[in-house]
Amino acid sequence: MTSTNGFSDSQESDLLGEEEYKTLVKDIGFVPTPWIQKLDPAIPIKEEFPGRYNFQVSLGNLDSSKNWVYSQVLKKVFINMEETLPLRFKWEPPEDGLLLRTAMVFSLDQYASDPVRRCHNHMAPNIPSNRDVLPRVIKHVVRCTHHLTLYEERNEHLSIVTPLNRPQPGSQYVPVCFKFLCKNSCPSGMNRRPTELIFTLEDSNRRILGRQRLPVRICSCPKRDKKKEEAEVSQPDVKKRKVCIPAGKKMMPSCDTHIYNAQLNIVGKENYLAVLKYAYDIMAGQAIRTGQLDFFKPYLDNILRKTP
Amino acid sequence: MTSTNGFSDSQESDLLGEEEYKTLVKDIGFVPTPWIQKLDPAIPIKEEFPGRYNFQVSLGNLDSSKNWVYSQVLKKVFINMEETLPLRFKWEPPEDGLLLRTAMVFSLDQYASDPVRRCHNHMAPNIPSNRDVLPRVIKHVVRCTHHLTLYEERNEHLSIVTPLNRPQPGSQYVPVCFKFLCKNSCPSGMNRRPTELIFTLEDSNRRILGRQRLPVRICSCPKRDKKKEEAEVSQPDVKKRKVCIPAGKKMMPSCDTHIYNAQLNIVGKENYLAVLKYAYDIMAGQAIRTGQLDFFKPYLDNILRKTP
Amino acid sequence: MTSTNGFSDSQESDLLGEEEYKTLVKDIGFVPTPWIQKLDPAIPIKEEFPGRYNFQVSLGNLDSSKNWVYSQVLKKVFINMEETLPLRFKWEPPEDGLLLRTAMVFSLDQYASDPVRRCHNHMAPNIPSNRDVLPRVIKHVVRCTHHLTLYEERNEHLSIVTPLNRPQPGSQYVPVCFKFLCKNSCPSGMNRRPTELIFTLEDSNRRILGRQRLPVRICSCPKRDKKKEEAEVSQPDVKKRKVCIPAGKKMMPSCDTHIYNAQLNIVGKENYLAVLKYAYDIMAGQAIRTGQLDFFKPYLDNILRKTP
Amino acid sequence: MTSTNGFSDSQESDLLGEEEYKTLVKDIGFVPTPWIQKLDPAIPIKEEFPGRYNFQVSLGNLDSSKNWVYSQVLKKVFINMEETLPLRFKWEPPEDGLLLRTAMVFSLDQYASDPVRRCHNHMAPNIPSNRDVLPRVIKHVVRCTHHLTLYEERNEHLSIVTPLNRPQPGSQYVPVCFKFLCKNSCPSGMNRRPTELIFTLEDSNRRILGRQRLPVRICSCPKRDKKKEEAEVSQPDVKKRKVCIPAGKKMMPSCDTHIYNAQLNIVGKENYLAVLKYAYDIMAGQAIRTGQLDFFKPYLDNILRKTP
DNA sequence: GCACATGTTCAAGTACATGTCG
DNA sequence: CGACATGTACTTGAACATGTGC
Ligand SMILES: [Zn+2]
Ligand SMILES: [Zn+2]
Ligand SMILES: [Zn+2]
Ligand SMILES: [Zn+2]
Repeated sequence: MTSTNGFSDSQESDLLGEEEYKTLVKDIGFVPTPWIQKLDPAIPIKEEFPGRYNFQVSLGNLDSSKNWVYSQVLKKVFINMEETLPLRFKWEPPEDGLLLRTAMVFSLDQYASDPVRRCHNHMAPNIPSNRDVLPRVIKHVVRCTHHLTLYEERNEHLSIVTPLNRPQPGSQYVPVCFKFLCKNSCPSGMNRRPTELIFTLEDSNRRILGRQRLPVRICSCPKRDKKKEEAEVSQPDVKKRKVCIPAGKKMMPSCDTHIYNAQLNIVGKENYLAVLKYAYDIMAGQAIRTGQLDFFKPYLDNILRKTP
Repeated sequence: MTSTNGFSDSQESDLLGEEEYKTLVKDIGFVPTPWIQKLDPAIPIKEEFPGRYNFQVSLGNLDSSKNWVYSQVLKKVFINMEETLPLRFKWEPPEDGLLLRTAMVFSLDQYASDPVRRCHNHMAPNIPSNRDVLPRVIKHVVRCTHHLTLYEERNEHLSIVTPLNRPQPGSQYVPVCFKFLCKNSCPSGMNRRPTELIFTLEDSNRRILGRQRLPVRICSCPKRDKKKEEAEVSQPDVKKRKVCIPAGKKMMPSCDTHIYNAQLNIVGKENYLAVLKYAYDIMAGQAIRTGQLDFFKPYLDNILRKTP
Repeated sequence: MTSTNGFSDSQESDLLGEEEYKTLVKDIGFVPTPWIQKLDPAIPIKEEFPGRYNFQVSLGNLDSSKNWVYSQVLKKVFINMEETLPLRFKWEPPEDGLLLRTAMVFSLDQYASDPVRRCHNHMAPNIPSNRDVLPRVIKHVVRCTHHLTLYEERNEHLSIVTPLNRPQPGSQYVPVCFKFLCKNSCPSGMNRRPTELIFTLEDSNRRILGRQRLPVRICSCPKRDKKKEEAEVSQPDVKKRKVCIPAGKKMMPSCDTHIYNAQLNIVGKENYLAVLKYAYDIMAGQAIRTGQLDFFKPYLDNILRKTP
Repeated sequence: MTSTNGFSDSQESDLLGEEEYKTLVKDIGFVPTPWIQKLDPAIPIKEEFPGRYNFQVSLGNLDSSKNWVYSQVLKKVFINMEETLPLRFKWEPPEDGLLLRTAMVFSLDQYASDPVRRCHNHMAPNIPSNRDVLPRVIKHVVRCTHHLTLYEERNEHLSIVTPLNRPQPGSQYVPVCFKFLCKNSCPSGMNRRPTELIFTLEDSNRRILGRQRLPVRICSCPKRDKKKEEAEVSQPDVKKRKVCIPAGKKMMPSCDTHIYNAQLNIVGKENYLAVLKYAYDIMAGQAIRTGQLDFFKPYLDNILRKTP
C-alpha cells in the first residue's frame, strides 16, 4: 500500500504484544454480541451504538473565531491543526466513574487497520510546539485538553482516555475539548486519507458501553474544504475530472430554478415597464453570473415579448 | 501654536541665514511680477502657473498594487508611507537643462510658514530604514528616486531638486518617482496637518519658470481616507441643515396614474421577491417625489401582502 | 521582534559594560537566595515580597483633578502623561537611610528583557517640557518629584533611586510622587505594551530588602481605558473580534442606518440614470416601510441633485 | 525566522565545534585572498572562479527519460527527487589527485547561513529508500553515485567530497552523477526555498582551487516549474498577484458606451448591496439584449468584486 | 500532461486601540 | 465625555505553489 509520494500509507510496525492482546480480547469480550464484528484486533470497530447509557456526542459552541466548521450535510468537522474542538458528551443516567476513549481512525476501509499517528515532520522533537511534551504523548494526533487524560498505545494504534465526571448541576452534558496535531494531508502521516474520531464510553474495567463516531478533517482551510466536499456530494454524478468549470459566483443563490408567477398592479406605464425591465435584468444578471444563460433565455424572451 | 498633544505644530527653529535669504530673494526676483504675492520668505508660494513652458504634472500608471490612490474629486493623492508615487512632468518645448524643485508644504494657511520635516520617531538613526541614509537627506519627508536629486535646506524649509532631461523619444513627459518618509499623522512631525507638494520648474539659475501643486496625504489606509474625505465634500453638512429641494423635480413623469397589471414568470424565489420589492420601491420613490403618498399607499400595501 | 508599525519593540542597543556588570552582580549577590530567579541581568525580577521590613506601597489621595484612577479589580493605575501619581511607602521598623528603587518594566514576559525608555518624540530636546532637563534624566519614562532622586542606567535598563526618610511624626508612611513622561502607546517607545512599576526597598549598599509591583497604564483617557480593561476581564471568553453578521434578509432592513459610499462605473447614460433612480427608489421604499422618512430625506435629496 | 507553516526555516542547532572551526579556518586560509569574502563560517561562499585549473562544470547528456531539464535562460536545473543528474567536470591540466566538493546552499541571502539538510519525513529510517543507508549519509540532500564519495559535516552544514581522476583517454571531462533526496518544497526541510549546488575543486589538502555554482530545483514537475520560472523572468514587472480580471478587448458597441462614474451615499448595507446588484443586473440585461457581453463583462466583474 | 488537492501568501476589509477635538 | 481621526491587528477570500492521481 504505497502511494506515489513514496510514503507508505501503512504505518504499523510491530505486532501486538501478547499482554496487550489479552487485554484487548478481554475488553471486547464484554461488548454485547451483536456489536462484535471483526475479531481482527488491528481493525478498529466503528459501529455506532448508544448502548444502555444512551451515549451521545454533540458539538460545543462555535465561537466566532471559526477555526473549525461543521458540515450538517456531511456530519463532519473541518478544523485547523492545533485548534480546539469543543465537544459535549452525554450519558444517562449521568453517573460518575466512566471513561471516554477517543481514537482517530481512517475512514476508508482499505486503511482501517493502519494506525493513525503523527507524521515525522510534526513529531520532530526540535520544533517548538513539541517542547515539553512527553514522548508517549508526542506521537498522538489527537490530544485532549483535560489534564487527566491518559495516552495509550495498543499495538501501534493510539487512543486517549479521559475520565468523565457527571455533568455540572443544571447541565445535561460534559464538555471535552480536543486538539489535532497533524493535518490529514501530512505526508508520511495521514497522507491525505480521511479520518474520523471514534468515541467509546467505557466503565472502569474498560468495558465498552457505547460508541459514537465523528468524521474530522484537519486542514489549513476548513471552510473551503467543507464547501468543496459538500459540493461533491450534492453533484455526485459529475465526472471527477471535468474539462471546464463555469464559475458560479455569489451575489445570489444560483441553484433555485423554481418558476414563480408574479401578478402585480402597477401604477403608471413607466413604472410598469420598469418592473418588466427589472425582472428581465435581474434574471439576466443571474444568468451571466451562473453561466446558465441557456436555461434563462426563454424566460427572458418571454418578458421581452410583453414589452411594447 | 501648540496643540493638545504637546507637540508644537511649528517646527522652525532658526532664522533664515543672511546668505540664504539673499539667494532666495534673488530667485524670487526672477519670478514674473504677478506671481510674487508675499515677500515673507518663510511662507512658500503655492500659486499654480504653467508659465511659458506650459509646465504640467500628471499621475503615472497606477499599478495594481494600489499603495496609492488618486481622488478625482479632491485632486488629491492618498498614499502609504515609504511607497512610490509615479508622476509625470511635461514642459514645452522639451529642452534639456531644467530643474524640478519639489517641496512639501502645509495646505492650511495657518501653518503655511511651518517647515515640513520628518518626525523624531522616523528620523531616529537606529531604525533600519535610516541605515545608510545621509544626514542631510534623513530629515526630508519627500525623497525622489532619481539618484542625482539634491536635498536642500533653506531656512529650515526643505526641498529637493531633480535634474530634468527632455523626454525619451516618442514620449511627451518625463517620469519622476517620489517617496514619503513620514505620515501626515506623525506626532512631533506633520501632526495631522494636511499637506501638498509644490513643484517648480526652474532653470539652471534657479529662476522659477512654472509651478504646480498636488495635495498629498500620507497615511496607513489611503483608500479608506480617500473615501471619507470625498464623502465629506459631497455632503458637507448633512446633520446641520438640509437643503430644500423644490418638490417635484423630475426623474420621471409624475402624472400617469393608470393601473397596469403585470404578469410575469420569474425564475427563482429570490428573483421573484426582488421583483416584488422593486415594484414596491419604484412606486414608493415616485410617491415621495410627487408628494402623492396617499394615492400610492394601497398599491404599496398590496404588494407587501404578497411578501412572505 | 518588530511589529507592523515598523518600530522595533526591542529598544536595547548595547551590551552591559563590564563595570556595570560587576556592580550588578555585586548587588544581586546580596539578594536573599530564594529571590534570585534568573541571573540573566536583562530580565528584571518582578516577584513581590514584603521582606523583613514588611515593605508596602499604597495609593495616595485621589485629588479632585482625576488625572488618574485606580482599578480595584485590576490592581492597576491609569494615568495621564505628565501628571502626578501620589504613592505611599511603608516599612517597619521605620528606620532611616533606606532607598527606594523604582523601575518600569514591560508586563508581558515576551518583552520582559526590553528596557523601558522614552520614545524619540518625547525625548526630542527641543520640546518645551525637556527644556532644562538633564540628559541623563531625559530618557527616563518615570520621574520622581523628590529632588534627591538619582537617575540610574544599568545595561540600558533605567531606574531611579529615591532616598527614604522615616515618616513624619504621626504618620505611618512616606509619600512619594511620580510622573510619567511617555504614554504606553508611544510609537518607537513603549509601543502599546503594558507596563508596571517595580519598587524595591534597598539599604545603602543596594541590598534588596523588599519588592512590590504596581501595574500602570499611561494614556490619554484613563477612565475610558480602565472601564474597557475591566470589562475585558469580567468577560474573558467573549470573542475578541466579532464578526459582522449580515442584517436580516427580510424585505425591510429597518435598523441598518450605516452610510455606504457606492462608486460604480456604469456603461451608458441610460443605465447610469437607472442606477441613480433605483438607489433613490429602494431607499424611498425603505423610508416608507420603516416610517423614517425624515432620516432618509437628505440622502434622497442628495441623489436628486445628481440627476440632470 | 519561522514561516507560517510552523517549521523553522533555520535548521542549524549547534555552534561550530572548536575542532571543526580550526579545520575550517585552515581550509579557508589557503583560499587566494581575493576570494575570502566573509569569515563567518556559517555563510558559505558562492563566488564563482575557475581558478588556475580553469575549473568548469557542464551538463551530461539528457537521457530520454527526462527526469530533469535545464533552463538555458535561468542557468538552472529542474529535476525530480531521487533521479540522477549527470554532470561533467573539467580542469586543466587534467592532473590526478584532486577532489570535488559539492554542497547545496540556499540561494537567497537571507537563508545563506542555514544548512541544507533533509526533512524529517525523508530522513525517517523506516522508509524503504533509507534502508541500508549509513546514518552519516542519510541526512544529506545531495548524494553522489561515485562509491568513494565522502559525506562530511562541518558545523551543521553538509557537503560531499568526490575524488577526481583525470578524464578517460580521449575525453575532456570527468562525468559525475548526483541524486537529490528531498524536494525543495519539503516542509521541515528546504521548505520551498530555492537552492543551488556549489562545486569546489580542491587539492588533497583541501585547498580551494576553483569554484562553480549551479542552481537546482528538485520538484515533482520539473518541466512545468521551469516554464513558470522562465515566464517570470521574461515578464519581471508584471504584477505578482492579479486582483482583477484582464479587461476584455473591446469591440465597438453600437449604443451608448460612455462610462459614467456613479458615486452615491446609500443608507444601509442591504440597500447598498441592492444598488450594486441592480447596476450589475441592468448592464447584464443590456449586454444580453445587445449581444455585447464581451464589452460589458469587465464592468460587470468590477461590480462583482465590490460585493462582499 | 492535465485537473485537482491542498498548503501558503497576499491583500482587502473591518474591528479595535487610542489619541485629539469641541 | 462623546464623536471623530487614524494607526494596528485580525479575518477572510482569492490567487498562487506545488504535490498527486489518472
Ligand atoms: Zn503532520
Ligand atoms: Zn514620522
Ligand atoms: Zn513618548
Ligand atoms: Zn524531504
